[in-house]
Amino acid sequence: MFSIGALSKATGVKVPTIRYYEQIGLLAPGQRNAGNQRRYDQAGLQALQFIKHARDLGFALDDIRALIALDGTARADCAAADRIAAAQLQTVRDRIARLQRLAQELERISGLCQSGHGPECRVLQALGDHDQCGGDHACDIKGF
Amino acid sequence: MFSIGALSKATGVKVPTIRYYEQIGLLAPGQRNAGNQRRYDQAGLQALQFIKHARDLGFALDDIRALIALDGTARADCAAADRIAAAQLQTVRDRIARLQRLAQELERISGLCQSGHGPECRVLQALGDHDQCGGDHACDIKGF
DNA sequence: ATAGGGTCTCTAGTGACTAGAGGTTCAAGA
DNA sequence: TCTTGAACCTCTAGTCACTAGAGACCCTAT
Repeated sequence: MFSIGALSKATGVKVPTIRYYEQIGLLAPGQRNAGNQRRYDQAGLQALQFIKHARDLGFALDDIRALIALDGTARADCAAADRIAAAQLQTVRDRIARLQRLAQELERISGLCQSGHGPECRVLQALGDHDQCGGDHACDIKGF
Repeated sequence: MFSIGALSKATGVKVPTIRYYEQIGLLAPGQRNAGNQRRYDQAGLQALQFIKHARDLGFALDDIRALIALDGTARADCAAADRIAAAQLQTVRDRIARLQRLAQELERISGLCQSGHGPECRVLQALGDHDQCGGDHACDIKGF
């Protein structure tokens, strides 16, 4: 049996985060000792490791909730799990593409400082004027 | 003179977002008409375009605040602007690298469904077990 | 004059935590 | 056995960058 601190060390998930996961119903509330402190067993450890790994892979907590629900069902739902993973892969690929366009544009802007010595800052000018750049970098901020 | 709605259309920044920028002091509060509605001139339009473009490039609002402050100063601070831009470029590059590792791992996991037909879902297994993957994908969620 | 759309302020909600207050419990050393 | 200090408890509020909604006011066209 682990305390919450031991579980935290074992998984790399911070103590308040573990409590938060329990609070939102992602991690099942387990046993308590006589003094009302949380005590975890091997199953609790594995559950948290699953969540941690999925979070590291960028899955949203709602996705993880869905994956956990699937885990208890028949193997037919492996396809469902795969769909969630595939959707996450697509999201990550889209983000990479968007960030690559951003990096290009930032490289261009950042280069202007060395080359320009006029009275005005070209970096600031470039930032202010969207027309100066290729114009096709992402304008949807949420996608980060 | 534009109304807030016209400014919104011209820049692609939503109306509540414009008010939010004003509220947090990012966009200077401009004039009002007799009925207390906001009215913007060319300078207001340019200021918002600057913010929008910088946001699209992934700059945090605090960075943008710093850039705006620089805009009013001597040209010597072009170097400061460039430092902010360069830092942002580095951030974007780091994110790309991290996301590429994630995509690799997700590709591996997603492939397991086709190949495995055992009684248990290998996708879920792979998600639960960090040891199964290369082990070096990012474990810092914040970097997204 | 009225209808509708746009605008105003204000509060609260989002996701995924993180920080702090103020109190309780546990484990190790004297 | 006592004490000390670390770890634990609950609860509230803060983070970032918005977004949504309520309820009221204003502006323009018919």
